[in-house]
Amino acid sequence: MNHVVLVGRLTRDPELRYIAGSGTPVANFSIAIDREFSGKDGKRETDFIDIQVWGKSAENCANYIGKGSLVAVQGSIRVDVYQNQAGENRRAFRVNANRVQFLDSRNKSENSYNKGSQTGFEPSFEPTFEPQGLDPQGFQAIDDDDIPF
Amino acid sequence: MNHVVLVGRLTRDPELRYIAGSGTPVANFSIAIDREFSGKDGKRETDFIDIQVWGKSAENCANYIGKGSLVAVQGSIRVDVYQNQAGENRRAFRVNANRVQFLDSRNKSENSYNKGSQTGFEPSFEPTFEPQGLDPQGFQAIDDDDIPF
Amino acid sequence: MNHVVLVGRLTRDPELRYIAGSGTPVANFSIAIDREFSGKDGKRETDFIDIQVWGKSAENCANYIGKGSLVAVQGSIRVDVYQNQAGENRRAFRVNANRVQFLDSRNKSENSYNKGSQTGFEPSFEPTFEPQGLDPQGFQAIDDDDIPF
Amino acid sequence: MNHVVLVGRLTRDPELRYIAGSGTPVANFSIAIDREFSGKDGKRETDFIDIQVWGKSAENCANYIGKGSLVAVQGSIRVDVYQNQAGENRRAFRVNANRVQFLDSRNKSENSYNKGSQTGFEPSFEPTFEPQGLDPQGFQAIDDDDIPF
DNA sequence: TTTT
DNA sequence: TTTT
Repeated sequence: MNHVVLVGRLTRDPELRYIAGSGTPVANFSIAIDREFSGKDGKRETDFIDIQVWGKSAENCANYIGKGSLVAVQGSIRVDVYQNQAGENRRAFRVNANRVQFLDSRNKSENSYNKGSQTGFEPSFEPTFEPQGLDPQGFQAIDDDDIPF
Repeated sequence: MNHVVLVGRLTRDPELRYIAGSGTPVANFSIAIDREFSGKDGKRETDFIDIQVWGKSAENCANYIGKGSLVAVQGSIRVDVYQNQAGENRRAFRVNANRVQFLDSRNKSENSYNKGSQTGFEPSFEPTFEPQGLDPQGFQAIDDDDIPF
Repeated sequence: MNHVVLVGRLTRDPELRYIAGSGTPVANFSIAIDREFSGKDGKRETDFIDIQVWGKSAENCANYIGKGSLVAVQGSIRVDVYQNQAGENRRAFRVNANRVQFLDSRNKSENSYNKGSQTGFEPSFEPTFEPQGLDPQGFQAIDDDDIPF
Repeated sequence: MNHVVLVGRLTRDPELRYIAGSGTPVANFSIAIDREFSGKDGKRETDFIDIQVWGKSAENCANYIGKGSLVAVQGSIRVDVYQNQAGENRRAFRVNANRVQFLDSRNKSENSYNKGSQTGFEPSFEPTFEPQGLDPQGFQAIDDDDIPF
């Protein structure tokens, strides 16, 4: 039994890629969750938790949510062990999501509205969604290049 | 909302220490949770998750459970950021337990039976429970000395 | 271990009352949660779950959320046994909330905007909350005065 | 989002039946969960929660656990509305289990001491283990005949 | 109808 | 560093 439920906001747009052989979609993002009870000093404390989603749900995340979106995530904790370039053992701690529920009306295009644009001209689709990692044939370099999964 | 429920077995005896100023008890241990669905190859995969407990519950863990004990843990994910000696940012990923439920009849003394004894002489209580880190006055070196919390 | 996390919308405004002797605040409301996978026929299925909150959190619910608000609830299942007027054993099934997180920007006053409207004019939003089977008249409202806790 | 994790003991042996048309297995049982904090009077309080499992997991429950077994249940709350013979609206509150993890070494045969006995001698206890509802062909009358699901 |  |  390994069950997790989180409610928080994306700290960045989901990154979608496709597994080399199988073409399975995977999306990675992080969510910020403010702790209910903060430190003595009273300043807010926040946990930033990495999320990984698979399959159709990964594509939905890439299409419909972005930085700032509020989501509920249900999944399990995964701790993967790997070696970095220096040959040292490292652990990657992630929540493997079975389900990501969108709690925001604003969708990704709204979130990213005007982002990086000074032109005043906005296409009706989100340009940052250009298929940077969508080639199911090619292998796509992983953002956190220490981590081979 | 940051909620976790885990059921797994301790990979080692809990380590109990007391916070320097306050004397608050803290126990650390890890649990092993076999993934429900393993890899293609069919070999079992396991997540090893670090747990932290506070207060009376920490002392109960130190007293009543040990390596191999089956527990249910309810808590929340904590990701603490710190700098190691090299001044690099590192993250410590942990489950902060609100509750640890003991699901095993066998308690710590049974688990640790004969551990650390070559003498053939066994006292009727478990000697490894001598207060190795129990001094509320003194500061106790943290096991993972990279991590200042 | 008895843990529940729900995300859904209030079907009515919270009802706040105060326990006779102690003056402890208690709020009751229900939330609607659409099932992820519906029936064969494809029509949406919804679970209506009674929630009970205590203390300061009860007053916050009464003040800040209302019919239609989206909330995340963390708590535990409670099944209370009681006798109705006919002296028959009945069970009251409820989620006892430790925490209610407000996920909506709209607060109670906005939600209740039209509440008590006598104009006959009703805006077209929030129609899905019309009592389709939950008719407070016809349906048996066990919770409050039937139940002595 | 509708997530539940429970750890408790069966109050009776699972009842297995098969859905009329499809032959899908369903098992029903109840678990007892002691509340962590009891009433003022200090007497223990317990919630008895109905569980429903489907498919292969239902058969596993029927085969491997019984009254008294300790289990962890992961699932969701279901509230079904139906009419009893008197035509009154009633609600059936259940946890629909996605997973039932067996936490007891003792399995059903141990619980049911005499199951599989070839001796011809049968003591009078535990008779309910006879496969009353195991016929996948025939329709099995639902135990709680008020409830049509 | 209730479990250890 | 890993548990049954």
